[in-house]
Amino acid sequence: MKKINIGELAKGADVGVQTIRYYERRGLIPKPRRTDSGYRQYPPDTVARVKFIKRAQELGFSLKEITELISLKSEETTDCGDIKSVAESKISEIENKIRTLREMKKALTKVVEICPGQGPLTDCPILEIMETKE
Amino acid sequence: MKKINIGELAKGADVGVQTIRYYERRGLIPKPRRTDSGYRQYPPDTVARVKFIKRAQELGFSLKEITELISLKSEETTDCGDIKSVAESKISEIENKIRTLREMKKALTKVVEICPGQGPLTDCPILEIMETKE
DNA sequence: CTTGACCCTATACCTAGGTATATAGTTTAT
DNA sequence: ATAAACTATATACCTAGGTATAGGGTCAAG
Repeated sequence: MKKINIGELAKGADVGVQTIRYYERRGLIPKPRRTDSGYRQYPPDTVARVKFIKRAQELGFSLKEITELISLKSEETTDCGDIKSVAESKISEIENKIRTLREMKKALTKVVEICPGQGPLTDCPILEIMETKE
Repeated sequence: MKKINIGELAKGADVGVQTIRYYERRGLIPKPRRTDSGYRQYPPDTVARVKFIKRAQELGFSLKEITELISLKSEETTDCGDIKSVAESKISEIENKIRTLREMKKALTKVVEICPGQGPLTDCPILEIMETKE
């Protein structure tokens, strides 16, 4: 049960030292004990906590949402289904984003196909679509 | 050729008055003439310019990129192909975002399918995947 | 001639997720 | 014993795209 310093925590979780302090301020990791001189002393499993945060970010969760996820995790009354529904609504959020991006892509692809790729701008279809609200 | 005030411009393009002034600061719309009392006086086609900006945003362009697009538009030497290649690189940017989102969705979908949707958290597969760096 | 709806500038604030900088104390190795 | 490497706090800065607020002038109608 040897404690680790903030630098070791940061290195272990592959983030910056500042990021750890930032997470602490945001309430994503608990405030650790301090040495007499004020150094933060973390139990080694805090590395896993920080990695959890990074992983959840990769899955599309914001820090705010991760905070909720963490408090759900530690509530006695939380059921597996509660977590599942959080994940499900995140999935549909992601689907919405994908839809929006696909529409953008479609609109752009359409004009790129029409564009001769050469010649004066006067009848550039790309600039035209941007000047025309559908 | 009657000029319009900032309020009419904003209303015509469906944005806030503050946004117009912000676009002016950013160089997205030219600085208009002023009345003796200092009111901005826009030629009515500025509405189209602001709508162009909004439309380009909807297509995924940032204000910075729109600034470039606008200066391309007004350069004599710009060829239709220049605009086309801007659009093409935006398309591949969008494709990258879609890919990333699809990966997130896939990872989430996988665990949601495994999740019993009920029961204690101890073996919740969703929390598990977040605790495990793949 | 005053009231309300405009307009002006300058500055600060907001979300999101950090990063950088200044200043100072602590630990570790040589 | 001193220098390197670490830690502490507080504060400011960054991108992106605005929005809000304070403290004023201006214009048209009644």
